[in-house]
Amino acid sequence: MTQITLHNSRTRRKEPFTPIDPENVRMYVCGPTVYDRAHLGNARPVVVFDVLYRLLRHVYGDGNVTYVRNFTDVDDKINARARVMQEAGDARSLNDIIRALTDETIGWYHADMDALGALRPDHAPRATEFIVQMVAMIEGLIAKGHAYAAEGHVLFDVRSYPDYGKLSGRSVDDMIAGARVEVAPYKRDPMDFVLWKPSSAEEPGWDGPVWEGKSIGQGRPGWHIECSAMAHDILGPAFDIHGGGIDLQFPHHENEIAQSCCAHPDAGFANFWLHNEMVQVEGKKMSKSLGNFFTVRDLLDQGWPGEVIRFVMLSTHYRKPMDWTEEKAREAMETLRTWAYSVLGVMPSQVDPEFMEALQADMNTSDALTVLGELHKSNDRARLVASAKLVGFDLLAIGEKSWARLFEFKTNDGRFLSEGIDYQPTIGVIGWGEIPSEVHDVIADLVHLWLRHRRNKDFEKADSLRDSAALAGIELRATRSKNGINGGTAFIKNVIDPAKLEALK
RNA sequence: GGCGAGUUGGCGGAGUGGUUACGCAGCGGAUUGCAAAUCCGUGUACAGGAGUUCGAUUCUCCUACUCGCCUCCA
Repeated sequence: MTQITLHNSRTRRKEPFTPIDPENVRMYVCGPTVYDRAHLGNARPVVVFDVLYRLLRHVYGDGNVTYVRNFTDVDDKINARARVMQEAGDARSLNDIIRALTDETIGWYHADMDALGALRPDHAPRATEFIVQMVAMIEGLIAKGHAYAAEGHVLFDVRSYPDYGKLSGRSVDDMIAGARVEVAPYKRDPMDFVLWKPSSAEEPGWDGPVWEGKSIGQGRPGWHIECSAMAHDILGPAFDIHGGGIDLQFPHHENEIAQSCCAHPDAGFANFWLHNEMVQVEGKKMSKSLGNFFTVRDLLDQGWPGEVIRFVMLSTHYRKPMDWTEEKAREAMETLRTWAYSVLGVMPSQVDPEFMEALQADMNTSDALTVLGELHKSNDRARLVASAKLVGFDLLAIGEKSWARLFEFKTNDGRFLSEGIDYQPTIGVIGWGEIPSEVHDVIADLVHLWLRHRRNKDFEKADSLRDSAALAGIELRATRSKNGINGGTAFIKNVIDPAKLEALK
């Protein structure tokens, strides 16, 4: 059996991956807070863990892997946005607005991630649908002496969990020493974090956990408890892989571990912790607070196909920071077009062993894509198709997409006699996507004119026409035949500006 | 201030204790009226210093710089 190796953040080492149960491999990935379109940074873990999901399914069988990714739909940012909508005249109740807002955002998220070729997880739980489980877990923590109530809040007592800080490699004392956080006065320890907080009548609220015989009151869960509760409910107290962005390592994942390990002390929670590095813009992390983000939808609307975005993502190893650049996107688009064109009608065979080797070595997708390039170069098309499919590139389907479909138009350029041979050169117009007949007719005329200049050896006119055509995005190529008569092809590199085309006539 | 990660050729980006991936760009050649396209060829890079070693870009330590987390964050 294929041996996958993964870098485990918990041990800071690459370790051979062995599932607890090979017939039920379980993975939990932290999903988005749904108040806005997903930006490119949000998309990275989706693509990274989609590759892992596909890899696990490939190795252990499609039906033997369970992938959970949550939606955080309880959050102050959501509340804030809902309030803004209300103030702007939305007549619905705040809770109705929140539900509609999160519903809509989840719809966008799915659409955008689908476009990136990410498979949907087996479970996509919403926090609001697991409040009962969260309350139960909090009550369990209270009963075990790991949590306490103060001023309507329930807090986790970090001093009650000696391993707190182990994942992120910090000690509670060090953190307090360097803390820049204002500490709420009701906390026993500055690092204690909220499990439950009170809600005003304006805020969404649920019945809180029971403390000293009665409900602590209307409130809402802290952020971290939802993942602990949902992972436990769906995957059980111990599972294989927990993933997310590196920025979640502390405090989010640290807090999850504390909660889950204290609630279920003998279970162990997640065996492998995987963290992807950040997407950067000009060397800085892309984030909402820095305002240097763009959404997946922005890129799609700009005309970058989802597959291209995915390719750019996978061309950098997941544990390294990645810059999005147009240059990378252009290269990726070119590569995918070339591959897709070369495998038209090719049936997939087996996944290439070298490709597999790259993938199973801590998901070295960059290396894996290089292997795909080698398969393409060596004309091993059936393996190229099969291998590419494993990381989510359906080359046969891509070949059907307008952006990757080669348009070809050919027409006869009349008859010519050369050294007594009757010859009929052709004029071709080729390009990516659909090209309307008005456009290719005009361009075919252009090629005809160009060829006439060349046949007349009027190279000055021919070259000048070639240069101005190039400026309009049309590359004129000559094809030579044995008897010396040139045919010609116009290759349309980009979208043609009709005004520029007109000027060439 | 604490903790963590990183620094590879013009750019992007893997990887390795000894034979220096790969892509793009560039350069040279074939070809071409000239180009384009294609094909062939071509790059002695691993932040700086010290150490370990027969040998280090790869291991250890130090320095510099970059980035991340410590506040919401994928």
